[in-house]
Amino acid sequence: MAQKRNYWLVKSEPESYSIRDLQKEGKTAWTGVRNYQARNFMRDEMRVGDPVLFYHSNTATPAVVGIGEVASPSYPDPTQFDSKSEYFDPKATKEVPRWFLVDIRFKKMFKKAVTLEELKTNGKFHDMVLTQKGSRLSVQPVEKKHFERIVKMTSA
DNA sequence: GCCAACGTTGGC
DNA sequence: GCCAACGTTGGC
Repeated sequence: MAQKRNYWLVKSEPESYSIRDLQKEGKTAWTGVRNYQARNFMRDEMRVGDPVLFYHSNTATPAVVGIGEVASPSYPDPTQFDSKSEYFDPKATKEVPRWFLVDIRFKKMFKKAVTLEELKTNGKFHDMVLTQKGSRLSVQPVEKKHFERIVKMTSA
């Protein structure tokens, strides 16, 4: 019995990694997540093929800018073992890794981004994790209805 | 650049 | 186990 497909949203600061970077690369390891809740979603709940909204944070107009998909099962984030990486974690070992990630594959860039402001203004998204005050979870689950509504808004 | 909200650390 | 202090996120 196939498990129910989950939908996700990942945040990235476009100055460090934008949807264009992902488009160019095609696929990337989602390194550097150092929040346990976010890690748990990647490690335990993401499945290959799950659709992912790509969100630009900490920028002039924060917005959902495109779509990707989960492209690998979870595995240990290699940057935690790299003492030269800014994501190095001295408490992590290869035997007992602390941080896990998945690969994310590029699917499409929206012609028109869906801004955070639009999502906050539109009452249909009031129960989305993203629109909650103080919400800073960088990997978060998204309801199917929200995912589909956002996609619809870009082609309207 | 400011700062509120949040998560983590560490002393006790 | 509590909680103050600290560091980070991310909207504005």
